[in-house]
Amino acid sequence: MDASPHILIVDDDREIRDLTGRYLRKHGFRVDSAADAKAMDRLLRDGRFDLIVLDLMLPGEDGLSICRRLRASTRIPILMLTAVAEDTDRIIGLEIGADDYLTKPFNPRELLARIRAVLRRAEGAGSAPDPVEGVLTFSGWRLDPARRELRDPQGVLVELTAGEFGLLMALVERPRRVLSRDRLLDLTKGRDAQPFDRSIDVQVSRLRRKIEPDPKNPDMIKTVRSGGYIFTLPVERR
Amino acid sequence: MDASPHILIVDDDREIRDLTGRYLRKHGFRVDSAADAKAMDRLLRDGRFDLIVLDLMLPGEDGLSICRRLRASTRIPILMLTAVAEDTDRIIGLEIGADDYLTKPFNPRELLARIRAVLRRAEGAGSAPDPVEGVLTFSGWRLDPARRELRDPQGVLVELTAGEFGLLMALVERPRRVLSRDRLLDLTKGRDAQPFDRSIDVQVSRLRRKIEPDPKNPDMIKTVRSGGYIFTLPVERR
DNA sequence: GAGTTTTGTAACGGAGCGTTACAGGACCGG
DNA sequence: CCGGTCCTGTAACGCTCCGTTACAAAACTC
Repeated sequence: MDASPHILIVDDDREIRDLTGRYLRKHGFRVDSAADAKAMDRLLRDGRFDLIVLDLMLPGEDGLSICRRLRASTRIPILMLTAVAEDTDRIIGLEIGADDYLTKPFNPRELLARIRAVLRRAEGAGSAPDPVEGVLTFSGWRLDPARRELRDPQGVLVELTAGEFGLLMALVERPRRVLSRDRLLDLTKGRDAQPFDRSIDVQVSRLRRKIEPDPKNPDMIKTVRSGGYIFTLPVERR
Repeated sequence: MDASPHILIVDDDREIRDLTGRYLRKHGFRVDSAADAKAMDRLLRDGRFDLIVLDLMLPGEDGLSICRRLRASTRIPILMLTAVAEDTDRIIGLEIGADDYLTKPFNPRELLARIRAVLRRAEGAGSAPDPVEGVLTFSGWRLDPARRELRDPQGVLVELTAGEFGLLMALVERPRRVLSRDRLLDLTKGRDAQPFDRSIDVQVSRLRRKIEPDPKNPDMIKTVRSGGYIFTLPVERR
């Protein structure tokens, strides 16, 4: 699991986009939204989404058409919204391939519950292993995501803070690749860098102090000047 | 459903609310209750419910009207209660969309049976498999949802309060992944967090005191700073 | 080698968390 | 309906973590 699930809301009603977006974000989702099919296509091109909340009534291309079109090319779960509780709409929506259905006005909590249900199902379909994968090892070290533990080659527990652990995970899951500070911030905190943001540097420094034999001449986590950081050791998944 | 089913009782008779509430809780449900439509709306706003037990005769807006209104916006199953065994009422109730019907005075066991039946039907429709069955085990511990009891590796019963049990269930049913406080609140109480809500922290603390060998250095329930909590042990379903 | 940019890290203070104490509410027997 | 007991949310305190800032060291440019 890279980060929290990413939801795309497609609705022409700005209030719905804003309120629902805020609500879902508050419950741990990443959310983007689009007012029409064109904006949606743009977002789909350069973002990965786990689920689309799609209004039936839209200016231009309507929800059913979009749904049909999306189904032709992808299996992203779709949750349809509609203003009217007409069975025919519901049936058409589900026949076309929507994964669930909700009529407006809706209780945000119900939307949340249905999104979770759909994601759970979709995940199960993809032969869901546990959300947290197995242990990662590198030259004798063992990094266990489930237990949130790091052990050195002697098997001794190395106490890491949550921030250090998250940073190490981000690096070890992408070994031998330069990761920019921006990317690392996104991976660990899910946020963008602010001007003069040095938090990653400081965390790297603290992490090195705990895992590098000689923190002054780091071996595992190397600095790439004006590039970022790179985890140099080969990593095995168990 | 996610954790134990959440029932909302709407009845102006306090005794019915208290007695049935207690009875249902004893059988593993989460229960809230409201004396009238207004109180019900308030609860529906910030709690998610799996079923509503709705009295026909209420001060203010009556049960039929409420039922009709609810059906317009949601599919939550409704079980109607009425003091009179009139067929016309029953028929109207069912036509309007109630899922089942019970006349007062009723035997709590019958209510329980009907609630279970309705939930089973609703669940089948929503194609959400209910994992509530079976004992959960982790490194020798046994957590039995049906009996609502926890036994340590020596087989000794560990006394948990309802809240502690619910929290442990929520964690153990989703092992090895980080659950936010929000999510845990939702799973255990079916409600949203309020600003500065620390109730989950306190419950976790109390739970650790009962199940962790060294509560100061928790092993089973770990904290993920600014993330939530994670149950670290692999869980087997029996 | 001087000047500039980038990085390392110490230090400070705010925020997140564990824990306790307490009070209101639920539950239970009378 | 009432009093006692148990349960649980809230407030408060102290500790740890981590983002920010500041300054020095290192790396790079010309």
